[in-house]
Amino acid sequence: MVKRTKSPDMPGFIKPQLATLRSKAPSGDQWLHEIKFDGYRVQLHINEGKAKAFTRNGLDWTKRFSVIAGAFDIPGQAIIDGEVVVVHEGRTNFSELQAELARGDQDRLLYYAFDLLWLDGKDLRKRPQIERKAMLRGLFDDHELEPPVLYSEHLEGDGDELFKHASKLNYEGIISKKADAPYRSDRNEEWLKIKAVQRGKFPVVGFIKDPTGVAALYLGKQEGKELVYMGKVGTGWSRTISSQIRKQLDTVISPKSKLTKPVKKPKAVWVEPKFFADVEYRDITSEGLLRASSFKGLSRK
DNA sequence: TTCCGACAGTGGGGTCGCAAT
DNA sequence: ATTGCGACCCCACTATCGGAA
Repeated sequence: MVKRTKSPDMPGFIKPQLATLRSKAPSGDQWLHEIKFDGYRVQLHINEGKAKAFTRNGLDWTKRFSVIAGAFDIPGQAIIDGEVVVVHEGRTNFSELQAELARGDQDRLLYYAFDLLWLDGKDLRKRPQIERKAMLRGLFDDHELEPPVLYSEHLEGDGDELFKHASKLNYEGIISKKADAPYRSDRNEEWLKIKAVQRGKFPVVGFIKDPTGVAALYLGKQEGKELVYMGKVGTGWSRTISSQIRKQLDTVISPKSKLTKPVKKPKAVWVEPKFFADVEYRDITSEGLLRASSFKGLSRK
């Protein structure tokens, strides 16, 4: 019998490091820049060819990601941090990922590995970022790992230029990481996310009341003669602004929805589309609604 | 004393499963 | 049969509170 020396102290789920949102990429040569992926954060634990997949909050989702886990059929131990994604039209697409999982398929899933926290009995978390990535790359090379698992490349150099380039390619943004920093299980300044946001003005077609004013605004969009539903926005204002919005909208209340194709919304108070909400958002879902929207201002036409 | 960061709470788009209507 | 709710995933943001400065 081959006696395998399993290191007894391989840790369980490690709380993932999170990035802080920044509007501008850092400059200087002490940063590495990676593409920002839009998918599910997944930590893989590999122990003698058996891999487990944990979600951001430490739930075991190995079954859902069995194809990814199965791709790490390698000896020894490793804890890898990365993201499960689906690539659609040249970029990672969250809606497509959800659709894939809803179908119970895994064919289109890819795993971008971007960090290595543990390797063969050794805790790498105190090692510099750049070393951990080098070791991760080494792991990929040594075992000739191939899609659906991929190594997330990084670039050094001017972050801002890279971000502009990424935006042009319609990417979600970039993550900039301090080259000499250790891995920390919290949100900190050593990982920065700079995201490409979209912005637009949408007619307000209704709202949901709450004690301070509005809980959310229903938004539409004029498409030719049609006023189509675009989803809601429910954040971005303070209590004072919330009550100001409410005062404005109370002046244009309408008995029924002005949307061309009405949507059933029991809590909605409908209004004439006289006001426009300036909104930042990240994406439009497959249902045609705004994703990750936030309110920036209200204007009258 | 003032300031700031972590955290809880609220809001969004999704999926799923289950219970109440 | 439909709807609502909670638990997950993704997210943006405000308000609060306690400790650091």
